[in-house]
Amino acid sequence: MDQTSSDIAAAEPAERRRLPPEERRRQIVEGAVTFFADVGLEGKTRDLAKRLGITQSLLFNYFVNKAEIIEAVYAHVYLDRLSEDWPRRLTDRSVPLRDRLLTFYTEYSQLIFEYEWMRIFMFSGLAGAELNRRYLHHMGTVILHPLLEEIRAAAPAPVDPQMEDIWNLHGGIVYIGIRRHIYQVPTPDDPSDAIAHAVDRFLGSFGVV
Amino acid sequence: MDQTSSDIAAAEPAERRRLPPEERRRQIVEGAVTFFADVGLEGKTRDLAKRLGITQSLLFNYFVNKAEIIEAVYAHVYLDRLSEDWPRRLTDRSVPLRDRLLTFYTEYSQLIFEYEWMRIFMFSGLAGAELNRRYLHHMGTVILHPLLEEIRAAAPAPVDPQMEDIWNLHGGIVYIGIRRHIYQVPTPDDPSDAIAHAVDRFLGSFGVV
DNA sequence: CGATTTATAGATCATTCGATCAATAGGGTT
DNA sequence: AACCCTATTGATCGAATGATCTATAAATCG
Repeated sequence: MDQTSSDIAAAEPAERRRLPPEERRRQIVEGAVTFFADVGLEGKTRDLAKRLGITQSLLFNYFVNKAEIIEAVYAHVYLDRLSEDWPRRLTDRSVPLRDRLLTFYTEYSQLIFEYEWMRIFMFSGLAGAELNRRYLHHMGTVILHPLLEEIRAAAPAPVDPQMEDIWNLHGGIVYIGIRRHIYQVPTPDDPSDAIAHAVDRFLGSFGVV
Repeated sequence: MDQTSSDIAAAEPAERRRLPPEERRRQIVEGAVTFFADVGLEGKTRDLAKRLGITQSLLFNYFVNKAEIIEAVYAHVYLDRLSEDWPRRLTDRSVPLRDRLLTFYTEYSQLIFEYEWMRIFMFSGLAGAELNRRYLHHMGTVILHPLLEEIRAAAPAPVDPQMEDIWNLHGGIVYIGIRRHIYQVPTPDDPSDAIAHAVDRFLGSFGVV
């Protein structure tokens, strides 16, 4: 048996703080994002609650079950992360192709090099989530395919890049984030140089200056 | 959330067959490899047993606990998968560099494009296993760094490739396997062409024919 | 064939997990 | 201050999980 109420020095007095439901919900979702990014989607609701400093039962006052918490995590992580006007900016031929590519991957890398995004994307992918297929399909049709056409338009006659070549460029860059956040091995603090070199090699091999 | 389709091969009268311990253990390990590759390292021992057509208790007659089963899975998946003489073959300058690279990635891709290997590597990486860091460190020092020196030796003066460039080549190729086995999106049935193109672009950009 | 060995199954235990529900208390209103 | 609403807690339930232990039966040997 524990000793009861003998001391005030109990680490956490567990002060009960009453928050507006809106704010509490937001706090839970944000906490859940980093929690599930850390431990995986099979993380336990009790551990999540402890990390948030609330009781486990309170979670089910805001979400009917654990699956709904994870849905909220997905929504928070994925929603509005792909800028709507990337297709336009990538095909704006008043800007040099190299510049378009560099600005795209500079901005996009801020997304994929984010700890929470990368890990939750990988966890959900391994879980077989349809989400990932939809995301990659969107990526292919809305961003990478237009990019392919831009490169074809800029490349001299003989060479003819394919989608798989674009995926190769893309994968080489994404892999930096995988090494950093999944395997947790050292990577350059600032991947800008690596990205620029990859883009330049890619364009150069297709004869695009 | 839960993966369904745990077993389709049910309807077995569960005939009790007595196997030599050696053989039973091997059967369990091989079954555990595909099982954990499918559902992740948090897969339940009862589901594993059901897939194997044995009782759950029998598992603990061969392994003291679940962690030891996963250890055996790691050993089975990782052991002796990196050929010992790759460093030698990659630095054998009597063979054109392009040929060395192509044969290496052709053979290496048979490893990383294997369903079980790729998924268990990703699961264990997400779980923070030291294994993955050791593997990648080994990859870097024993294979990719020598490769960097070969390219430096073959490249004309001004260009000077860095390790991060080699990782970029490597990641672009590995990413095919990630798309196929983790995200489960369509990839070329035979990645040889994509690999050859990636290698040729890479070498070409460093002025190596 | 009968006896012995031991691989295997079945029952079960102690925790842990997601989820429920009644009791409690924070904080705004009057 | 007294009151009310409801956000929050604490206790608890039933199912699931890793692991243990004993009974059973398949193969081997004399």
